[in-house]
Amino acid sequence: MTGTPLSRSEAKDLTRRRLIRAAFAILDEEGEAGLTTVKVARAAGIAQSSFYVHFKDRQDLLRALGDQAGERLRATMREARRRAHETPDDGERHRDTFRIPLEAIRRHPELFRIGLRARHDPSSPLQDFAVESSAAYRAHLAADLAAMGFPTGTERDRRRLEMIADGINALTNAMAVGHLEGRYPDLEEVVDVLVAFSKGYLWLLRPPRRPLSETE
Amino acid sequence: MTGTPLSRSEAKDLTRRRLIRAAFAILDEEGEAGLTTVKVARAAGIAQSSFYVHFKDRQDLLRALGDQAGERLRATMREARRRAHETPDDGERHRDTFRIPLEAIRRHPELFRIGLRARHDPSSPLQDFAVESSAAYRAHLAADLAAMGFPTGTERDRRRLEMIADGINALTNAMAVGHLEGRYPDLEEVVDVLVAFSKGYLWLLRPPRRPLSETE
DNA sequence: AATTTCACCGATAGTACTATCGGTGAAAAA
DNA sequence: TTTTTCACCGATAGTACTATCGGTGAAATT
Repeated sequence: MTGTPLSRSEAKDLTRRRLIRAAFAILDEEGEAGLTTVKVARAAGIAQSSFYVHFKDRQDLLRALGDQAGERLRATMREARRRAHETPDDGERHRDTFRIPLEAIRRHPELFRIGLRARHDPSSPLQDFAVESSAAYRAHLAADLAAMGFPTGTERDRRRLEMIADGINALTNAMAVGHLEGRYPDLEEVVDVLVAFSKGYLWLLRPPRRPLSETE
Repeated sequence: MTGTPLSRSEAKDLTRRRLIRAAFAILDEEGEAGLTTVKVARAAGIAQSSFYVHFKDRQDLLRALGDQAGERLRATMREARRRAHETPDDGERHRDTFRIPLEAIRRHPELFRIGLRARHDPSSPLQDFAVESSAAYRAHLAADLAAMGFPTGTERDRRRLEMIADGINALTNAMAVGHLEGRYPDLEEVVDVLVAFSKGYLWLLRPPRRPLSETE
């Protein structure tokens, strides 16, 4: 029943991980307002004052949460790139573009919800992290689109690309929220809709009607 | 310099409106966590204890804020319907579908930001209001799409319609955020992108290729 | 075996906020 | 004019949380 006897540092590390896990759960269920040292410590099974053995203060915990969330996010993006590279370049790869982020969100819904919330909350110490993450994701998508042949010559071109990337991100998030709330149970239906929307911006890619002969 | 001498009830009403205005500003700038009776009262120029002359408790203030936000939202939707009805049914009407909500958001950015934030915050007393509002808007868009000829026969058809409506809403919100953050200064460029995305789902509308002669 | 380290504990000082209470003066009612 | 009403005030009790402190025992070190 009782496992291996743990060394002191192992036990401390375990407690720290329990605290972080508890903090994520509370943040997800009750929001920023519910995240107190009292609740986190109790959920992790230690005294409130012992919280300070592991974190300098409340802010320090938030920083650790941001770090961990960032690490998972980066791992997810690496994984997505890897899988996209493996998929054959037919219709299925295009669907994968949407399916992979959705599956990543489903794997860590609490991280997704926390990020979504922090993104627009000026009182959240995680806001900077969320804003940077979404900007990074936007840039990542915009680069992919540029690689597909979207024009990036003018400032206006680049802005439009960023808007499209922003839109794809927003669409994906909205569908993910609907899926997590149970409104869209079937992920393949979700991917169908995202593919439908994508036909719109892909239309911008089609060969220019004017073969660059006019004066301007 | 000093205006008309106010009657007692007029003065009280003015103070109440000052409190609500201050509450919206604080909510927008500092988030839910910053909204305390101390700050609201000070911003409105009265003593903290006098807050309770106007509101039963903190919760009561939030309720009042939700009521007022709901009223403005409904007014905006009525206005949008009216204007859409007036616009000639050419390409411009289609652009108006996107332009009108964007302009409404620009008119009350603080309400928009507060709603966006509350939508995913379980600790926010405004969450219910935000969730209901977005569901109402989704239904409103879905009805418009059905009127345009999208199929609604099967459960799956209706779910797809809701997903598209959800997507349009998410796109509009994301573009509005970018505009308010200064990334997309030109609203016409924003409308261009929304129109591009819309070509995608409108493609689903096109006449069925099979004229219903086959066995199935 | 003797000593040191340290993760955890209970107690508590300090801080910020909510909500109530009795008092006050000017507006409103009599 | 006299009386009543009430929006606002300062003071304060009560609550919830943050962060610190000295103490304890078992693990780790010597």
